[in-house]
Amino acid sequence: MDKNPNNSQENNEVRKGPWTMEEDLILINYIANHGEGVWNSLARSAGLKRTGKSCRLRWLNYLRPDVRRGNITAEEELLIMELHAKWGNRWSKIAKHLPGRTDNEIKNYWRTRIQKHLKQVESSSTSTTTSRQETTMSSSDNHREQACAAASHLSTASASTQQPNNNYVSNQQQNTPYLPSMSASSSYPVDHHQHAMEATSYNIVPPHQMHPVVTTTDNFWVTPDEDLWAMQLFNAYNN
DNA sequence: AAATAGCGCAACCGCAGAATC
DNA sequence: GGATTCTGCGGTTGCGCTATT
Repeated sequence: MDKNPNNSQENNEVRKGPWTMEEDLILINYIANHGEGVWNSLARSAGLKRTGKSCRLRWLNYLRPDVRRGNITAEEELLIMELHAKWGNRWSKIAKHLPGRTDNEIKNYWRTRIQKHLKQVESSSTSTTTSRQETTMSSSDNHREQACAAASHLSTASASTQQPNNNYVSNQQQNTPYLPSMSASSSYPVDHHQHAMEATSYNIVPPHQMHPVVTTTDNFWVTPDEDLWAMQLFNAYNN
């Protein structure tokens, strides 16, 4: 529900759906120059036909330079499960304990990976679980129990067969600070896809760690489009 | 080679609480 | 003190991709 009349007013020309490269650049540039906050007016001032909410979400979950990409590590995984056992679905609270990870990312990770494993564990353990155990265990104990079970399940799985879906973000496996990937996971029109998949990484570093590395074969931009995009972003951060 | 099932992710939605007018 | 606006959160959806049939 957006009771905000401004929003409904904006809705006449508000854009939805995937963000374009141009929109990203505008947002990044604007925030680089003016800082973040007051998202509705930011969206207007920057000339973006997006709601403030949309801008905020895009920035926080994707464009922010300190967002960490790449696979959730085993340590992070355990931490997530531990914190979830403690707090439940308080994703933003959990995310605060995982630097660079967003609540959205953790939430997605939980739903797509951990929950799946929990179900597997649950179904395999229901046959052995006694009703007495079920009745005496508190819900948080139960959470914890499940989390531990899933943790061991996951760690063995990841050691052997678990192949996180790298199809989208092969360039994000290094846990380096990053900028939006041009891979298919990004929102941009996807005829970039093939070469984006081949370009394993660009390694642009946010302002607070400004040591751009574009030296190895892993760190080149394959197409002029990508090159331009990355350089523009880089310039935006430098401003 | 085509169809489709399943998966992961980005983005949207609705809501509630905080901040501001 | 009430109305309005903004912000942040959690749940959900839709799209693009790979794997499988």
